[in-house]
Amino acid sequence: MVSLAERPGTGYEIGQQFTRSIGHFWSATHQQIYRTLKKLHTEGLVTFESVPQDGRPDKKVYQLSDSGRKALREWVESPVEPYHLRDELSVKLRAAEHGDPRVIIEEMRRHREIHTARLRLYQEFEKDDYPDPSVLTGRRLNQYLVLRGGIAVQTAFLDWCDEVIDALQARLPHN
Amino acid sequence: MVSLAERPGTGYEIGQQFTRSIGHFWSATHQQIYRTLKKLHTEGLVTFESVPQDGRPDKKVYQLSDSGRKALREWVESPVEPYHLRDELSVKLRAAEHGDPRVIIEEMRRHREIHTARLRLYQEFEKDDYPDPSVLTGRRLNQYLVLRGGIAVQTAFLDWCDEVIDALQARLPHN
DNA sequence: GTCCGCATGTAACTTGTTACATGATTTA
DNA sequence: TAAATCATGTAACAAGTTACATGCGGAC
Repeated sequence: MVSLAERPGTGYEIGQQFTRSIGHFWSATHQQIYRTLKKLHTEGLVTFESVPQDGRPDKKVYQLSDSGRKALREWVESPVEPYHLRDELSVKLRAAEHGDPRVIIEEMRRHREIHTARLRLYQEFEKDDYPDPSVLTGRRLNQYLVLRGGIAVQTAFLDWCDEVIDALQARLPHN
Repeated sequence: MVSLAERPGTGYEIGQQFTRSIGHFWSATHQQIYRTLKKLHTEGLVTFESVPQDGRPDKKVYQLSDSGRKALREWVESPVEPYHLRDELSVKLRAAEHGDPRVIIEEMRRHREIHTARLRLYQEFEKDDYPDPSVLTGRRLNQYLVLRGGIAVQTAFLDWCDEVIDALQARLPHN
């Protein structure tokens, strides 16, 4: 599963991270996080300290153990399954002959808008957080490169939406 | 789930389709297919005829029922969750500081090669099967557009791999 | 007085993967 | 004689989603 107990934190804080930056490339619900943390704990890869709080239930501040750090390094250096696209929109497009073309075009437009918004967001991150990429090293460089990947994919998707909309539109009868 | 019982066929034949064309955008194992077919059957969306064969077990030739065709049209016209990237390689890159940079670069190169090969394959499909896209309509057009999406994403991924390899390489010490 | 943020969890369900099992025919 | 192709399935597991549950403090 996941391993962003790189810096100590609570399950909730990890969830925050997912909804922010890294969540654009890998998401998880809080239930998944808590389950995973529990599992990692039984495997001895993380330790935690219960921090009592006024009123609220205890916080569990998790931290990587030595064996956890070792496991993380091994995971990072191990090969990954090459990325495999799994896009429902493509499947629908393929089956589009069974539906109203105008509805499909409308749906493609909707996706186009969503990907445009995401792309804009990523480009703002890029401009604000990494004004000069040539000086980046280490963690910051890696974060930047991941963001660049997001920009590349969103751009490709957006261009594809345009191509599809144009092609379908051109085949509409009265127009 | 899936709905490519568009034309009648056996579970096995559907599996073949997945390993060929559409499998590049949505894959399923044969177990999943059989389970789904069984479910669709209990829901009355498909019917089948058992065709006895010499030696081999019976073939089950599935076909969409009227309500299945209706459900398919509804599915095609219903909105989809916008595509969400889920790429483990990006997560690893983000955590790359915990591993040997040369191992990471090697892994990126491996992915680069895989995506290059896929892109070449798709481009061959494009050249051989759709020499003149401007005349396409209906099902063939949709198939072509899906293929174009695959090309777009593979190209983007490939370019990203190059960018990452270059950036990481430039930061290696002795070199 | 109701919603939002912090903080954690259980339970049930759906989806997807892996392993195992059968058994004939054709190809190398 | 070993493998690949055709053709179907059961069982167990892993991963991911959705619903439900608790409970305080602060903002509106």
